[in-house]
Amino acid sequence: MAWLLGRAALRGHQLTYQVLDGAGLRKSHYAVLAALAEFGPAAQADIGRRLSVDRSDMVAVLNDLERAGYVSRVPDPADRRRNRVSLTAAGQSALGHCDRLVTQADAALLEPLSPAERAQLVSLLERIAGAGSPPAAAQHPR
Amino acid sequence: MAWLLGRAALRGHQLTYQVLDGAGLRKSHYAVLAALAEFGPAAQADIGRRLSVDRSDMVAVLNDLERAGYVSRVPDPADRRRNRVSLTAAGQSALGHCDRLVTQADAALLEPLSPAERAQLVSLLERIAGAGSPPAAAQHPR
DNA sequence: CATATATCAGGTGCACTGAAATGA
DNA sequence: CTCATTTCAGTGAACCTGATATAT
Repeated sequence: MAWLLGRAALRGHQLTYQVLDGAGLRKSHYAVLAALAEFGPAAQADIGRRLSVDRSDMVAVLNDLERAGYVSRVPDPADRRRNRVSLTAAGQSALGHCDRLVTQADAALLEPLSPAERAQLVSLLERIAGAGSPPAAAQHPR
Repeated sequence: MAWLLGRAALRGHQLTYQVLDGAGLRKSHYAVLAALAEFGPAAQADIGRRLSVDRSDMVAVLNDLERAGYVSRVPDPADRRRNRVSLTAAGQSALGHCDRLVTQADAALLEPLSPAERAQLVSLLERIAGAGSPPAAAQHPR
């Protein structure tokens, strides 16, 4: 069972990786952009908790996104330990582009399933995936 | 979608990894043992194709299993490029043990789902996972 | 004092690629 | 010569741990 689940996830990863590769991004980059768009600016520890992305990896992901001009990191004056991470205009634009790409990958992955079956699969996966759920923007791209 | 699938797979991986770690094995080791039990001795390229395990990784996995005494590698007299890989008695015993462990992990993963929902999930995953399906032994442990 | 944040350094399992040696 | 099998060397992304400096 876990083997089958892993195989399906690998296929989804490959499809997603391929489309995002053209934009120079990877899954974590996209997830962070989507989380910022949905929940607004946040400290990077909060984003990491929301997405179940490790604090250490968040640093590297935000370094990439900041270098690309997609996010800005500003020290929070109210709590100077925190970085307030915000989506830039370029980041919003990149997110819109990636949403379309990821939608294509998802469509290819779910192609064998009817719409009702896709919804059922999502529902079942959410129940076994535990607390860490994806941002809604990753499921309802604009 | 691919994100959610990856999260669920990660949870399954962690649960399976934990129980197999006590036996000194990992998922690929278990998959190879299960494939040998179900389909009988085979060349390692064939096992790799069956499980969608890379040819290079098969070498390392079989090195481990051979060192543990769970499989034997014998040059195939009919085609001396091939290694005929067979399950030893110790390998069968280890597989039986791991089957019980993996069954526990799967039960923990699928705990939120009813039996009918579990069957539905397997069916949906099989349809999107593509050609590479797991050996039946990994789903119907003895 | 204890706790939380951000960062850095590093390790490990996993999927994959390229090249070499051997044999069909 | 072409193709298949096995093996080795190495890369890259993902997940995770521990330690440190700084601030609450």
